[in-house]
Amino acid sequence: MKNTTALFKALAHQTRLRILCLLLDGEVCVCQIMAILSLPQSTASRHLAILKNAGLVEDRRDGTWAHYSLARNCSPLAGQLLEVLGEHLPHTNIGAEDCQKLSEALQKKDCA
Amino acid sequence: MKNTTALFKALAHQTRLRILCLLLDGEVCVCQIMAILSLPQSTASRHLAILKNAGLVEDRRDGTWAHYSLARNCSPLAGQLLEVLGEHLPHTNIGAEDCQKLSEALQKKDCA
DNA sequence: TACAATAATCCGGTTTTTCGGATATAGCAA
DNA sequence: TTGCTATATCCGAAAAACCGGATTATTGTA
Repeated sequence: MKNTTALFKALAHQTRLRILCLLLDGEVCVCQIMAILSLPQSTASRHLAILKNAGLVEDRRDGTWAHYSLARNCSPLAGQLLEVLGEHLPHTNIGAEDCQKLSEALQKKDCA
Repeated sequence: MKNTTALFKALAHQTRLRILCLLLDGEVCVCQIMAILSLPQSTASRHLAILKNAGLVEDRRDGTWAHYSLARNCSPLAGQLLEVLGEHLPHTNIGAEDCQKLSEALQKKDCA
């Protein structure tokens, strides 16, 4: 039950839901998250750490860059919640807008 | 997205998850929730108000008593989350223990 | 009407969470 | 080595959430 509560705490913040929405289509680097959500670097990093600590996302290091993606081997509950969010977040106004921005940024290849 | 965040905030507290677990088998009155979770009256009432405000539960008045149950006409997202929680909460230690206490209390018919 | 019982709301104080600038760490390049 | 970049962590302050006793509101009953 404690783990369950921790999981929902991690999801109980708009910024973190927006980050998860960005990760639905694949891994994204921190610099893109900062740019799209207009977050200070420390804030972006902290929210990502909270999601990672909850077992919702994982990171991959590539030199000085850090790429985040949805956790592949997450708990069954986390997996179900991510699935539900995957159906829902892209249909919200902010979620769709963020994903659109990410799509544009990927075409420009600002940060590969 | 704001509604989504509010929904997860409502779920991000152990007491409220325990209350939802108790409601999985049907409506429960406030006095039983107080007794089983050992909560002061104001605390129980406040958590129930948060769940109701999030659209997760609804109340039925019967004289001076208030009976709470899972919301029948909740949003699609809330419905999915309740479904996931319905599979998960009863399998947790605390959840199972609480449900057991409720079952015993209902047999004694302390508070019909 | 007066009183008892149930539950919602109020109030203040405490705890938790969040924030962003500053600092620390690690990798890459000159 | 020196410097630059990307990211994580630290720190103090601000905001939000939580708590439970006290009060209020509503209903049922004598």
